[in-house]
Amino acid sequence: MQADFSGLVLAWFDQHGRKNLPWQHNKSAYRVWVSEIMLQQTQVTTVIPYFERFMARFPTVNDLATADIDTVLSLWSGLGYYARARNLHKAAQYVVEHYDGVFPCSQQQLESLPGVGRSTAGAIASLGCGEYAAILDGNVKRVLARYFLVAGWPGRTAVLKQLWLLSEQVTPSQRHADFNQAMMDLGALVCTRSSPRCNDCPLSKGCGAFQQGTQTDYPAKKPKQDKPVKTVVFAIYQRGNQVLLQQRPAQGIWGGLWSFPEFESTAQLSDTLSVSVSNLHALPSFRHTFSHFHLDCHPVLIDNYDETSPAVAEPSGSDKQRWLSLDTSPDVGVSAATQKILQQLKESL
DNA sequence: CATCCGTGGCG
DNA sequence: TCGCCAAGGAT
Repeated sequence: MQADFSGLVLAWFDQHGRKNLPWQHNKSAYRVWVSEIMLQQTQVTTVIPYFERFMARFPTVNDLATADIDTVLSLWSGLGYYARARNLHKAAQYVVEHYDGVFPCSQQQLESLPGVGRSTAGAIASLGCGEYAAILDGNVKRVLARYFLVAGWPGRTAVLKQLWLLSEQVTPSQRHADFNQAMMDLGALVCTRSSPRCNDCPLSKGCGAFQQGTQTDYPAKKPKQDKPVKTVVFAIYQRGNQVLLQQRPAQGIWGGLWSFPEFESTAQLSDTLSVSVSNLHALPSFRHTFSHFHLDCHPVLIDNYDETSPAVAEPSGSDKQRWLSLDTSPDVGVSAATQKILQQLKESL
């Protein structure tokens, strides 16, 4: 039964699996690790250019460990979930310190690294090190839930536990790395969330959901929660071709990135500047949506700001500030929203 | 166990 | 235009 499952998957992989992704060349535990972190909740096509730039800048774990965190975040800018980059940097320093720069390969050592959970550890161990390990990412969850008719939302512990058990049972002792890659490829290319291509699937014959015609019911959807809407005014202090940025706290949204000083409203901003609201130069507003809330952003340009005029902002004490030139790309981390505004400014000035 | 943490693409 | 969510992990 299990041998049949993995045999069909491996045969499909030999013909249709992905074998030329960037992290599949010059394979090493380090490269696979970086790719796996980038691929968390992020699609392959999005990751590829980031991976190439990252590896060109940090060819070895030692290069990453000795780099400045601002540099690391600058190469992560736009990719999202910035804790991944901060954890990557910390883990690199840990590997250099405790493993003499040799990336570890045991599941347990991998899982103890910040940002590496059970599935990512399994992927690195298997794909990067040749160590036997099972994985359970979103693709594998979808394939298994459909094939074995696993009901319930995988966010629930009992469902997750059941899926892990199935993954372990289905993973063959031989060619486990190819099998794991195959399961992810199958989930990404064939057993897709909506309109799966069951005619091209090697598992369709034994697939419970296919037999029932209920493919899209598995895995069960996360119970929906409506996203609150927040509002922010970005104060864009401009001086020549420079704008003022300040570093955000390490914790919370956009942690460690550099962003514009924030105000709750244009009224609060005009109070701070001691000018009337009508003198503020509003730029186009836009909505930025996060995983758990909407943020309506209202950028306001303060042209030719003079440092001798009233207080720049209020920030909470330790926040660092710096003037950023619009002519060069930032050498610090900036969010997609900040990047969008910077791009607008560059075009209008 | 629920919430927090980004972004871009797609139907 | 808008909801949904993709190679998850930390708290």
